[in-house]
Amino acid sequence: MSDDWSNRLGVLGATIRRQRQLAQMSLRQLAELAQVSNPYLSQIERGLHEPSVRVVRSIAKALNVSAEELLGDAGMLDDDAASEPVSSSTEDAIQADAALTDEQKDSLVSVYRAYRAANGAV
Amino acid sequence: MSDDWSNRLGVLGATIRRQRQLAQMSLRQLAELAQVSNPYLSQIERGLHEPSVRVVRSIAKALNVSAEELLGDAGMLDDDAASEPVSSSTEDAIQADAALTDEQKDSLVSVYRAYRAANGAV
DNA sequence: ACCTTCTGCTAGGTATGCCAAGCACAGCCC
DNA sequence: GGGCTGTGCTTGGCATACCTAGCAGAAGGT
Repeated sequence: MSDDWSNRLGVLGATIRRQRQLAQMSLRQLAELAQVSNPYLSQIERGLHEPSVRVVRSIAKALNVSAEELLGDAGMLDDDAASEPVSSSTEDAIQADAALTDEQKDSLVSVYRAYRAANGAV
Repeated sequence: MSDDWSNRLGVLGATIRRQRQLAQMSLRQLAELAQVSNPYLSQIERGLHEPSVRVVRSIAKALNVSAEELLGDAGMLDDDAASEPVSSSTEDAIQADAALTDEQKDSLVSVYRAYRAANGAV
């Protein structure tokens, strides 16, 4: 494949957007908190641009998560090289978790699947 | 504390240069390995520019260190921290999942915890 | 002497990160 | 109906990441 980087950009953006909505923030609210323009944040969330580490850091701070987590989330920190296709007991565990709402379960599962896809899903 | 970001840029560059010299590489050698132009690498090492995460990642790979380490050493990742170790069957399943990298496991777990936190007391 | 081959750095252009201003739609109140 | 106020997205421009081409000096070979 020509570019799996855009894939990671998509994951990063989706993660940010998910975290923002989880925090019940509007795009503009987060933008102001992170000291980033709202149009640019919009583009970042849609994976159209690659934010600088300074911006990622700022957004992470506004979301009360670590920049490490956001970047690691999108597979941008380490070059992943593990691939043992296994049936997912992880998804089962998520579904069975009483501490999560159904919405959150779906979200977690989709993130989980995005990770496996980003790993070069086989 | 006018601009401590440029300070971190300097640290990042110095770290890269030190690692390069430690690996007995010339600037051009590392540049080719990391697939960036040698003039730009020179400027990065002197802290004149902020490289994108893609470039940092590429350089880190060429130096056989993790991008996390490069950015972390420059203080570009951490700003807040500390999370209480909690265990659950969902977390156990994630940790045991061979389809995920360690970083992704951490990310998923932290998302999971964020969800639980967002749920307040469940 | 000259020529080659290293080292790192400078100069100028192209691509892209990032922002201010504004658009389009939805919901609510008068 | 018209006029708010909220949502996210588009447009055009300035700033900067990143490139190619080339410079200046040191070390070695002929």
